[in-house]
Amino acid sequence: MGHSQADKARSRERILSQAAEQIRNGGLESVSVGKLMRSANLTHGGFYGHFASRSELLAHALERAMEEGKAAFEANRGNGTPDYEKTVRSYLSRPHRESRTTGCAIAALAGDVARADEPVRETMSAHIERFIDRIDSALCSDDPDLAIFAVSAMIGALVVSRVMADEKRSDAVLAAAKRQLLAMHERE
Amino acid sequence: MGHSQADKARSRERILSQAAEQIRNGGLESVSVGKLMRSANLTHGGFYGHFASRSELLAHALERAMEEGKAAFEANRGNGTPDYEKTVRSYLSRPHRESRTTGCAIAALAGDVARADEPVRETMSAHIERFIDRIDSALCSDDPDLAIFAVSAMIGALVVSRVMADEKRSDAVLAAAKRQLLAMHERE
DNA sequence: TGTACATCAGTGAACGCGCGTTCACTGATGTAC
DNA sequence: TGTACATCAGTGAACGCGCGTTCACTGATGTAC
Repeated sequence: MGHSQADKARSRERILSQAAEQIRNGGLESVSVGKLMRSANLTHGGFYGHFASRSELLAHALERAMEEGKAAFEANRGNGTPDYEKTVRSYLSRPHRESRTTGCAIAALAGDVARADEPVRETMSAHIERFIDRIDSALCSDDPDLAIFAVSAMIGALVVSRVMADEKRSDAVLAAAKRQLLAMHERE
Repeated sequence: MGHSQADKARSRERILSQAAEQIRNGGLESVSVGKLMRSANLTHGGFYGHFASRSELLAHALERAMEEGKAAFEANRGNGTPDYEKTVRSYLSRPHRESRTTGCAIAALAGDVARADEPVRETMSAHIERFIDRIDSALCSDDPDLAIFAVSAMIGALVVSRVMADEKRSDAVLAAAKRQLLAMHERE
């Protein structure tokens, strides 16, 4: 095993990216220090060399998870400017519904965060605002409500589609939201 | 303390309604047998006279929480027929945002349920479908997508508004969704 | 460049705690006569 | 209606377990000379 400073940075990175995945998969409370360290090929005792407490780790993991979601969003822009239609289509796609672990952290964790204390809610709020801003500039509309509404509806439709036990109905939720949100854009 | 059969029914009722509240407040995993029984003025040992296991209790509590949400919804109809405008306004109201513990269980728990196994997802799916059906008949539209979309957007907006740390922005989310969903109805 | 030593990343035993579940028990309830 | 007894709702001690956190230790790293 390595003990260099570079190794420590790599270890921290492994712990953090595992945690970011795990919270999206099982919720904020699903991460345990022991299991997390094992999944990063370390023993539990070393955890406190990287983070002061489990709760500090969770804050960093949430931030990380949301950064990754943002990165996925940014892959959906044609040369610099965000593209509304592309974003809606990919956000409300079946692959995104299926990839809870690597997809948008807002959709995966909004329910958990709504119950958390203010600092945690602020972290996610900032990311939601950023999402809204991007949609707003993609929409090129005078009405700022449209972006707020589109973001809320996308998140809601994705969450609902992940609950639906019947795959056809789950598809119908994604399709209905996609159609309405694209129509909304065309009406502008 | 009472030990009659009527007392037992009352105890079960107390346990269940406490559990239904607690899961909406803290998520499915937040309920512990010991704390739950204490909040129902009983000791932990008696729990297993009412439910076979914690997980069986959770299934019943989820069902109960959703029934209560449905009851709140049904208070919003003018003499028999559901009223779209009234429903949207009360679903996306500040009081509803503030009352996570007694409000719509779909919004409170969709994120948790999305991670649960199929039987649990089926329970919530059925309630979502019922919600969609009611909105559909309230809308009097030929397009079934509208009800699916309206329900997804209402749930999404409520969840997002509960995350937003800044109250004005949280209000803005509710207001934007309200305005768009009511405009959608008028266009019909 | 080579040696001596301080640093510190990671290990694994140990801690106190709350969890879900079991079980022997208590005493009020409700029934059979 | 009154008594004797079986039932069973609720109690609380005990169980094994995994949790977050601490700490004495190990041995590779990196630095001072």
